[in-house]
Amino acid sequence: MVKDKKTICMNDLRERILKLDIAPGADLDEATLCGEYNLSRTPLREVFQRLNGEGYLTLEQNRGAKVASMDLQVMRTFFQTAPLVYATIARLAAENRCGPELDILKGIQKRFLEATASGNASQSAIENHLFHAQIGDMAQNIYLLQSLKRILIDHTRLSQTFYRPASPAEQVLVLKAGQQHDAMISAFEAQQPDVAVDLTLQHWELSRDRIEQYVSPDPLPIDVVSIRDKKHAV
Amino acid sequence: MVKDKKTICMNDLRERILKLDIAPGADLDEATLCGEYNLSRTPLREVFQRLNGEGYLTLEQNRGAKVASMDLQVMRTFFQTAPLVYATIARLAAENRCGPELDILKGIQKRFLEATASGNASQSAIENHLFHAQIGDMAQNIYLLQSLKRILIDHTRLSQTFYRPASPAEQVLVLKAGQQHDAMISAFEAQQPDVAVDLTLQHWELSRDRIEQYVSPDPLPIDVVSIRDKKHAV
DNA sequence: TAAATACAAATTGTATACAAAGTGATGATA
DNA sequence: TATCATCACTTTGTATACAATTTGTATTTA
Repeated sequence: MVKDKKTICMNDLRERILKLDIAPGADLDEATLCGEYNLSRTPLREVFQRLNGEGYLTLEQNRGAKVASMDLQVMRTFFQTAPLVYATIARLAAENRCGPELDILKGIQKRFLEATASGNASQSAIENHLFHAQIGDMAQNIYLLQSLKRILIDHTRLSQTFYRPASPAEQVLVLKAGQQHDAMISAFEAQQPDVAVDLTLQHWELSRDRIEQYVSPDPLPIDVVSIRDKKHAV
Repeated sequence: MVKDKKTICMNDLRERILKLDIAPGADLDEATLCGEYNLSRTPLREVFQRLNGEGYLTLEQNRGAKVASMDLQVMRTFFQTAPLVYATIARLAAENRCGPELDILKGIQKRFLEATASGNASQSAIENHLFHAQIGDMAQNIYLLQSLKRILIDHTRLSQTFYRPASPAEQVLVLKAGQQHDAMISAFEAQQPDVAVDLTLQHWELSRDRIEQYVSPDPLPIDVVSIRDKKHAV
């Protein structure tokens, strides 16, 4: 569909960052990427500037591009800020949505359900990202859109495990997320801001619980015997 | 102080845009600016990319850089969104501010008062911009900071007339704004989030009333006689 | 005359050569 | 041996030439 090398490069880098294919904090080598995308340095550096503006990368004088990091301070801020932004955007989307935008949202949701059904974890995360970015566009608010997009980057990176459920109980959560999407679409279509906000907050809780589980997982079983054995060795 | 040509160019363009020295929607000529700032096209285009990321400019394929426009839709969104963002940022700033940041804020406020006292209107607007941007930094929230910075661009452009008071009554408003800044600093210093939010909302109301007055000024006096005369002429 | 086309000029995008800054290894000196 | 200085090498930044695209104008054609 899109043939422009620069656009392809930008989209691909975004995806690789969102999928944690390139780790937070990793630095990007100009020469290597020039080769990979068959671009010269000038347009590649332009891509870096753009992705920096979007919050995917950070740039430092004479020190190349780094993938945006996700330290503890940032994570704390993330959990603190996300519900406010998501809820406000949802309210505005319900109030301001117009027909064509809603159809695009439905198309994304269709692909999202296909991805989850087929067990394609990283694609599910990407489609989920697109779903919420589309709600952002529907809100028609250029100011909050800035924050939303930045939040979505970290949210998608954090939720990589969400779509890789380890147990049947976790599989249920993914299904529920899909159902919540459908309910949100209905609320937008019927222009019910309060319902949209309510559903959005429920959706957030679901995601948050799962992410916290990932960030702070159940502790590993402590094998006292082998630890004692190690002490005796050497 | 700063010698880097690229940084100088970026700061200067920002200022020219904020001061409405370059009008919203105006397009920037690469060749001309290269001459003005003694830069070649590559670094200048890099500056464009950066300012695009910050919301000062918009870029279109094969069509150069334009100053971000301020149409009616955007203005509506601005008035709708600004209080939420300002209030939230103020709360966070009161909670998270640390010493050195507060000192910087005091320094900016000092320069702001000097600018208003000396009647330097555009410099007052710039210092006011820096004041609120500094509060944004104090809030320690990279997500909301994105929205705040974008809002501040439009707020500063809209408030250009604020610091050019036409009557003694309007002069009082400028003084009051300065006093509100001082009160806000105290609230941040004492880490009183609720007080900070309250003061911020009052500060917003003051500014909003003045801007609305500018956007929708008193109608011109209707000179019925001369209109009638024109009818009779020709 | 109005519309369409072709051509010229200006503007924007890309590749690449060169300059500057940072990085690391080697060896000299205390 | 530890520290510092120097030099080569790698990476990043800038200038500029060339390619592609858009825009305006003049000419042709119906």
